[in-house]
Amino acid sequence: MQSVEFDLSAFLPYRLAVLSERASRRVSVAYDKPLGLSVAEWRVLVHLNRCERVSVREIHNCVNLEKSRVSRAVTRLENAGLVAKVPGASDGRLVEISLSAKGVEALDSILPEAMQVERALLETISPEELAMFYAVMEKMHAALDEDPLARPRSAMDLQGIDT
Amino acid sequence: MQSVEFDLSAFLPYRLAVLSERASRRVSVAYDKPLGLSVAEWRVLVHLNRCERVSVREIHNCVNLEKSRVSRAVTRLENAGLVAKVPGASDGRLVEISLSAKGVEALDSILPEAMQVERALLETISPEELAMFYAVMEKMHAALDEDPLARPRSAMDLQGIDT
DNA sequence: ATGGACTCATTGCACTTGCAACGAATCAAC
DNA sequence: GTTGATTCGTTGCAAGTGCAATGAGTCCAT
Repeated sequence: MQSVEFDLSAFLPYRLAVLSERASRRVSVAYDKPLGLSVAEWRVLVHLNRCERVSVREIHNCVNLEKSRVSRAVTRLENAGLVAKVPGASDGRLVEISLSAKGVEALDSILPEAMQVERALLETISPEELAMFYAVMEKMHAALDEDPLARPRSAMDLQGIDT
Repeated sequence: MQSVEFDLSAFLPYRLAVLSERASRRVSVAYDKPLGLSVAEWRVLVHLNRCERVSVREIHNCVNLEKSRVSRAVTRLENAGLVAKVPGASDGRLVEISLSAKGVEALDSILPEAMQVERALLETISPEELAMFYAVMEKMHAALDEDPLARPRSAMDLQGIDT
């Protein structure tokens, strides 16, 4: 007697996890293999490429990483010389984090392959399909927004929906 | 001078990761809060619900978990009394893992909420949209299948595409 | 200016994870 | 039957992670 019919391989959250992990893993080849970077370090680097001089909290809010994870990622990046970290000028609690020259160089060596991976993923997908895909993703996020037991979305990810 | 224009929040692998993690986290409330289970343990339990008497390798192939992760998850589940583990009858290397009565009971207490979370995610999404969504996901998987640097897909996840 | 509430970043701790290495069991070839 | 290659599950180890607690800095009301 089977209690409840339930197929993991058809379970939406599981499907998302499988695809996401596979895609992330493939991207990580671009930054882990050559530079030994982790996902957290990769996200921090990329964010710094857009916003010079940010705090830990700021990064935490923008790239979906626990603040302690950001803190340690920044420390590792600093030790690797890819990032500079100075006490905040106006506010002594903040830390101003910025890319070093070496960090910019590292990013430049990484980004092409990362973008290439994304291009490969999207190769057979039409713009309409992709728009639809993102629309559905957004609906799922919206459903989670309604759920008090779900984690709130971070600031940056909400920014996408400015319609 | 900005080296390369790159927006993390628009980067497909990142987007997938954010949604996936949020969804998974919400589901985990259903099994972590009441029973203290991890994602690995959850997946093992669910798989056992379908296939009685499986080996570690079998689970590893079906639910996208490193075999050491499966091994440890099974150990923990055994200690919790949710799972029975006996040496393989025909092949001495294998381990036959099966749900205990307590394990079935635990699953029954968990599954309704998990399914409810999925239902909530899909509430505003039409069947056509969902079919399209899964089709796009499948295209992304197919792209990764072509990439020698990507991890191969596990057996069970390929099974879905039997059209 | 002083005290208390708040915010920021870091750290201690227990736990999980991935990978490689390992030992045991099986299989195939001779 | 014995040897060598293979498969299976587990484990050692180094590293990463989440969460709560900490300590330092800031802001505001008094």
